[in-house]
Amino acid sequence: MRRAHHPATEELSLPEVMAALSDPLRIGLVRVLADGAERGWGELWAPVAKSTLSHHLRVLRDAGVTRTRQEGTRCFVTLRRQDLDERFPGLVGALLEAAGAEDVTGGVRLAPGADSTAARR
Amino acid sequence: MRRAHHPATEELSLPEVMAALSDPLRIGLVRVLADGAERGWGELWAPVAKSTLSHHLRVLRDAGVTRTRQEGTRCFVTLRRQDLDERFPGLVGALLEAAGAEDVTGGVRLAPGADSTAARR
DNA sequence: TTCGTTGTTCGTCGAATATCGAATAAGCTA
DNA sequence: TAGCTTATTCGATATTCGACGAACAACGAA
Repeated sequence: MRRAHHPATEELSLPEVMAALSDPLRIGLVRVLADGAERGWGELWAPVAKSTLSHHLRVLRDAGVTRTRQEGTRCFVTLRRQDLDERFPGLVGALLEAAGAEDVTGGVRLAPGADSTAARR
Repeated sequence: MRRAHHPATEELSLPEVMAALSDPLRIGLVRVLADGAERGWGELWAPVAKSTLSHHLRVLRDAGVTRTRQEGTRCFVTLRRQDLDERFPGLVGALLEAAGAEDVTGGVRLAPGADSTAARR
């Protein structure tokens, strides 16, 4: 597992961020992360193969929408809300509001059984 | 030239609108239209073949971002700002602000010589 | 060291996208 | 009617994207 790349705040590209946020599944992931809590990979459930979920998380990470932290063999994902708001004020907020109104989830939800103890400890 | 389809306000899809707004050239078109003025097709210049420009305008139109009005053999394009703001409050504003700050144009600009008299008449 | 767990990466597929030039259709104009 | 202008559509390519299963790498545990 190679160390993931995270673009700096100044490197965020508007078209790239928009593209990352144009997929229902990825919008669903952002919504799940919108409360600011750090979520374990295993907590994030989507109706796709895990390689596909990994792909979508990578697209979000590469665009600078999320940050991935590794802890042993697990990783934890957060929304880079502050960075995004700094570069693109209001964009994420408007997206979340619209996605809430339309109920765009992409089938993403928090895995029922998964624990997020590491994030709380 | 077939009559173009325009989705109703209630039919606008967030992922589709986001996708339409994830291309630099299309962001540039939206910026040029952002003042609310109706622009003639010939006024919209971009560094691509006219068939490609037509394609991008179609993507925006199909997503409900712009409206095309035909007058004889010409057509005029407007931004559906009100419809978009109603469905996705703040989204277009945030996009325009961010695009302005980043100076995303996609190479789009108003054609120097082109007239927009029909729109003013 | 040998497993088991956990994400990532790879190879592949079909669908969608971006691009161009040529052909076309629709409406003016001569 | 015959041409001209204007934008769309078509056909061809090249690229990207989303999806899957399989293989892999990294780490902790037995």
